[in-house]
Amino acid sequence: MTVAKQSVSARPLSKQRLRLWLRLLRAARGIESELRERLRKDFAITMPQFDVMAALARKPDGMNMTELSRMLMVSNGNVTGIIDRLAVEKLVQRQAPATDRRSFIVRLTPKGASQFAVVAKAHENWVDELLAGFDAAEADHLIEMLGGLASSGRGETQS
Amino acid sequence: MTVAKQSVSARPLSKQRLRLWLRLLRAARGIESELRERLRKDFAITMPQFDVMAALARKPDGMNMTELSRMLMVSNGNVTGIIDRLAVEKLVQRQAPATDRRSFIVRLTPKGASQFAVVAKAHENWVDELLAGFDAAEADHLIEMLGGLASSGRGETQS
DNA sequence: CTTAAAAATTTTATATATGAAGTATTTTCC
DNA sequence: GGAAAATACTTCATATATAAAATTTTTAAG
Repeated sequence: MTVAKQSVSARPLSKQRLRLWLRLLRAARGIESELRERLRKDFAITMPQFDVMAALARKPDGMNMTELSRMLMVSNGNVTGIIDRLAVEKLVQRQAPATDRRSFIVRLTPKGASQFAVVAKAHENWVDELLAGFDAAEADHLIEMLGGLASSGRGETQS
Repeated sequence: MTVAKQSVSARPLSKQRLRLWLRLLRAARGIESELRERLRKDFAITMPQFDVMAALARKPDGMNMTELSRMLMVSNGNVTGIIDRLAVEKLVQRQAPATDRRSFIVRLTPKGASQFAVVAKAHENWVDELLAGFDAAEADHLIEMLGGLASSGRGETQS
């Protein structure tokens, strides 16, 4: 019947963390939905498609489906559909590596690369606008605080 | 042709904000996917369904579909499907208010309310665990920093 | 009161998303 | 070298999601 260590305002720590989680989720969803809407209206592209192109833009030599799904933290089957649709638009292409007939190397087409460059620039400007409330110091601070959370399992250290 | 004000390390501010956005998104998605998996495994419920029940738990008198969709920041049609599935499980019920035959009042059933209480407790513990890296001061700090972002348009000030 | 506009939902088409099952190909191991 | 395990993908069933169209009911205007 001993009361666990909880001094002063210690009791509601779990409530406070819950509030933090709700804030984090709300912030991310708000920004995400704004970005998604702009991508759709201005470039007729979805955010998952943009995310895939962004991942591929970092790897000129391409990646296979598994690497893509791990980097984007989405399921294997999900990537199949997104790549399928990007391939129809000739923005990405699948290439068979002679060594392993199970996998594909996916990469941006020239059309995909040049189109991505344009969209990425607009995207960066939008983010800059939506996060205008943060100066360099605050951004650094937040980035560091959020750093520990990201990888809840295997972590892709990208840059 | 004058160069805009950008001293010292000012140039990459937009890049820094982009990094912040990627961190924020990655953190939110990581936690979200962990919570979603636990909700599914332990309680056979989806996160959108949990979110709807959480919203309804705050309003014993119920809400109509439009209020729900605004509070959850999701589309109108989306809520229809989630409520449909919760109704099949007898966790929520639609009630016709005599005054306006266009709308419904949705509320938790007794079964839904008691089940939600159990799930919500587990959910709070999970969040407490996943955000264990933040003490009270850091949580407060982060909550405040994120506060300005949330509402990118109309804002629901809930609590 | 009747038509037009507004409001609340649902329906539809399309795109994600997940987990699980299925298929094809490589690797491992004896 | 041949069966068993591991890999790499795709397919399937189900549940979100959104935007746009359609439906029903209320409200507003004249």
